[in-house]
Amino acid sequence: MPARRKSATEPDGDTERRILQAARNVFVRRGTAGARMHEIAEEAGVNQALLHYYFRSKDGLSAAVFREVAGRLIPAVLNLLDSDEPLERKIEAFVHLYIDTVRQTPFLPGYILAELHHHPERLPAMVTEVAGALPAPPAAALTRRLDAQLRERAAAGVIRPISPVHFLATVLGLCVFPFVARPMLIVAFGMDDAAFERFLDERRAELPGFILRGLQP
Amino acid sequence: MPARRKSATEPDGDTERRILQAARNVFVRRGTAGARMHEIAEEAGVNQALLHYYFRSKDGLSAAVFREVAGRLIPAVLNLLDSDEPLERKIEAFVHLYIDTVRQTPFLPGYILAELHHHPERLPAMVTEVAGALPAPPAAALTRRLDAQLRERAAAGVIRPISPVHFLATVLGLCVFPFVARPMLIVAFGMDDAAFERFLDERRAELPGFILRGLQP
DNA sequence: GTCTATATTGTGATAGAC
DNA sequence: GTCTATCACAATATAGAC
Repeated sequence: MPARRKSATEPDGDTERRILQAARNVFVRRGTAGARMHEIAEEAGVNQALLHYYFRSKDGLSAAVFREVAGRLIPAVLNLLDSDEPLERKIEAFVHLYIDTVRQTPFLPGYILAELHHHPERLPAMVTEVAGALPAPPAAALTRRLDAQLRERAAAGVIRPISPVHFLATVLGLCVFPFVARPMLIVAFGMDDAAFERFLDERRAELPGFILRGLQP
Repeated sequence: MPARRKSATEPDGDTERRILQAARNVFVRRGTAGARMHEIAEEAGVNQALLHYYFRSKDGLSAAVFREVAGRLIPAVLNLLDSDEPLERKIEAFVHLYIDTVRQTPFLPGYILAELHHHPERLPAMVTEVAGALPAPPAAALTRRLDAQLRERAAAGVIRPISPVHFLATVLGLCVFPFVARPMLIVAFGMDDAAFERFLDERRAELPGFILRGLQP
């Protein structure tokens, strides 16, 4: 067996990973500015100094968390949207996968959007990580296949002409809104967690058809 | 003429209002947790102590800003959605008014949604301010007319049956997304401000038709 | 690598002169 | 009402023992 150091409190734990995970939880629920290093250390079960040992500063930790979180979600979204799947099935697959994935961590989209508001410079690094180095407007290359697909379907008269940006704003907007507006919906419509889950199920079932009808000529 | 005190730097200014406005700007762009009392005072052209004189604490100021900001937008949204306007015109009017209003302060929706995430308890006060005291789930009363309208149109076979919550999530989601995702869209698609404005114009023109088609049976 | 202790700065808030 | 000066403490960050 390999000689491996063991933590006092957690025998086998990969400390760096535990810190990163705790940081993700705290950053996502408190927001980057509202998060406290103290709370992260506590949740990770380590001392606060260790956070600096591994990540140097709060800003470094925050960047690492954003990389980890956005590095999962953004590529998944882009790859699915730009796949070769036929448009109709692609829309349904996207809605289902997005809602099913995000409902497990419902505050993630809000965190990512807020983070991009305060640190827009962190996005390019994310996107190039998906597709390697790219010319200036990265999304043009990232939605190449989607673009061709939309043109083809429009030429065939099955849908109205629509650009990838608008398509993305429509599909993503419809999927994302329930999550970013979750507190509002819960309070305003008196939902509990179960009611919100049912609401998500209904959206999941209705959205693909709604989108397809909306795209019709 | 009434005897009125004058500030040293700004002859006629209503100080409290200047502070509130500066606070709104700073809170909206930095987020509540990231905002600094120092920066607000500077932007208002007054001393930091004055903020406490008028609003007691950062939390008090933050609550006042949220009341002021959400107190404009939320009632406008709800009243328009629940008006007696025929459904088709209502949808178009809503999309146009929402985009035209919010484009002047594009970060407002993000601020409101983030604020509701961290202080959901502040919403009920907002809603009751619109419609007076209400029984437990406020939105039920606030969308009474919309509800009736959707049922009537569904019974007539013009649209599919849809609940007010889903209707709101659809319409509002489509309108709101360009604003909350603005940084992402700008960076990912290499837009400048003018391109984003054109994008909004296109959305404004396309969304009403898209929604109506999507609602069809 | 992990801890305790401490330095250093940031930040909300108050006291008191004018 | 508005300012200057200052307090008190919270929060990030570092030093150094183990």
